[in-house]
Amino acid sequence: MRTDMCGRLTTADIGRTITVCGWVDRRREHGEHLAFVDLRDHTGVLQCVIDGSRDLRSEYVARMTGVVRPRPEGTVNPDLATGEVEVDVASVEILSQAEPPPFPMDERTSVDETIRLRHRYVDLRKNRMQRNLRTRAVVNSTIRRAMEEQGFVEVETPMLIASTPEGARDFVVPSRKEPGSFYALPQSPQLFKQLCMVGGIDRYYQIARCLRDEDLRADRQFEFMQLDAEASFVNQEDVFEFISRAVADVVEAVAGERPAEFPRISWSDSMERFGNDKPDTRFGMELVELTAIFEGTGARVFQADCVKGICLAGGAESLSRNQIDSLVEDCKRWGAKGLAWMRVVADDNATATLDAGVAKFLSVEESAAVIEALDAVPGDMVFLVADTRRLVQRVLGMLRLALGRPAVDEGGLKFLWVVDFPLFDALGEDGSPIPAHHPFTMVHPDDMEKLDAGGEALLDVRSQSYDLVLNGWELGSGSVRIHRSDIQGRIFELLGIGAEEARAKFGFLLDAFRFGAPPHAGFAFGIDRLTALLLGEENIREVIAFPKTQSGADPLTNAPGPLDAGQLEELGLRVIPRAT
RNA sequence: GGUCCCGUAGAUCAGUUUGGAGUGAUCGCCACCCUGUCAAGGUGGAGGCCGCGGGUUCAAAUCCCGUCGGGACCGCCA
Repeated sequence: MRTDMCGRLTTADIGRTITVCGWVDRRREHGEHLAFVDLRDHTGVLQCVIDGSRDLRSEYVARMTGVVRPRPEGTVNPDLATGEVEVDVASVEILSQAEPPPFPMDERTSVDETIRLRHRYVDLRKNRMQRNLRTRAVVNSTIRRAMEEQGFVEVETPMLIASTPEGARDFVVPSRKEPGSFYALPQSPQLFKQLCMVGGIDRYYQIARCLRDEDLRADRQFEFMQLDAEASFVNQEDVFEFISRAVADVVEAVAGERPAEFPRISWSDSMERFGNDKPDTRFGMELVELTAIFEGTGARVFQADCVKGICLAGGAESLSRNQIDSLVEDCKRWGAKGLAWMRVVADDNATATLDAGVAKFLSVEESAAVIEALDAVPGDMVFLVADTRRLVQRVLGMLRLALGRPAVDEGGLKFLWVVDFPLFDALGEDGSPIPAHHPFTMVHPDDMEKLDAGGEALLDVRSQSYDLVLNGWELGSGSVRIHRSDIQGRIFELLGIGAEEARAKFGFLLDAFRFGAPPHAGFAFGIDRLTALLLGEENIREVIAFPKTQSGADPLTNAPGPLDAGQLEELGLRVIPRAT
């Protein structure tokens, strides 16, 4: 049907008779004797010169045959890859007429996203989406190659599975053959990949669709794709090696440059220095420990378990009073009692000192120590929060991001392994700990004895779980799994999960482990997130062909929608009318 | 469950703070003119439940309440 792609024709093709197919991108008509039609396919646009009149309108699909010729002198378009040539069209075939597009096809106008999604098939024709989807395909194929070269075997796991009570909210599918029973869609292939290890697959991977019925965000959709991997007879270091390899291959394939080895940070360091477990290390402004300075202070606001601060370079001038007030409000919303802010100014002796309302409560020594600890100079603004350690970390961590975070496409790619996560998040109401990851996560080898301590001391127990972070986004996480039933039993006991309950919730996995489970460890990372960050997109919807809106709707297909009475009947379902 | 921002022509926006005659602009669309344009140019034209509902008022795109839709975030996402 065609001999060439529009965007590939160059002066080397001059004299050839070619046929191209595509959409009418733009036309410039000069009466009935001459018209320029830019024909577009995914490779680019090509100027076709039509001698005579044809009714070719925007987005008509056409096939054109003609001879490639150089453009007349002075009419070369240097902005166009094909700008040195044009096609002297001999015949035009209109393959499909088209209504005017629902939004401008140029790349300059930023169109409302609902309208883009409602007409996604048109939106996909644009450069941005073409680039994004093609890059995504490169990410997928690069991952497959990297995993297979490392001996991983792709195994597909089921989409219709049993609901397990832990974790995110399940999407659920009613059973027709057994009305009143339901399948769940997988939140991840977690349990199946562990079964693969018991099954001697040795090294499993899958580019897996995961589904979680939780609220959507810029980096979260109901359905998303993960590289899911698990390997037998490996430790944490082995996992880092094979995941780093896959990620580095992807970065090299997309960005052209292979990243350096990913640095590591412990979870507790990350919390102390950045205030969260997914630090954005593209910029500084680290949280600085000030607790010791205020030990025995007279300033009541700083009499707290923990005092930390951050310093915004140049903040004394760059922040207006309104902006500061709004930051204080933000911090209160994040749980702080308040936010102490002080401008750093030069005093009469040209020494840096603090100048603002709160500063007058500080002793000279305290002011000086704060300035030194924060490495502040005149013109800077310092922010201090005093409270419990957890809250100080959280509030200053969020303030740091609000004040300093670069745009998504600035600051390069800063990968980071976060290691030594705690095994437990907190203590529940009944005093039993709540697992931070899932209950099959292996205890850190150095912390085995601490399991016996009980109570608050359990919160210091580390696990062999780890996250991969890129520019402040959690790309993925993994862990070494428990493969010994004695340790697993101990963990269940600690979690307050009785033998019966464990049997009911995870029986099939525990059964499997009785038949010879190899030590194993694994990881999973989000392909949508990685692709978006590599493309400088701040929203994963831009790298998904047919995404859903924040409310979980699809403006294109109008999903979700009601079922008719017959379907409900067959499934044994009755819809409860919405309360009004 | 919560906080904040947005909703005016097919698209992108102005007008809303401080209510006042007929809601404008640009692009696109339609018709005509035009033989070297490339975001072509020219002339003319069509196109609006100002998201929806209620309230205040002599009078509402504008103020108030509610609601729907979109977005960002907190909670949530083992």
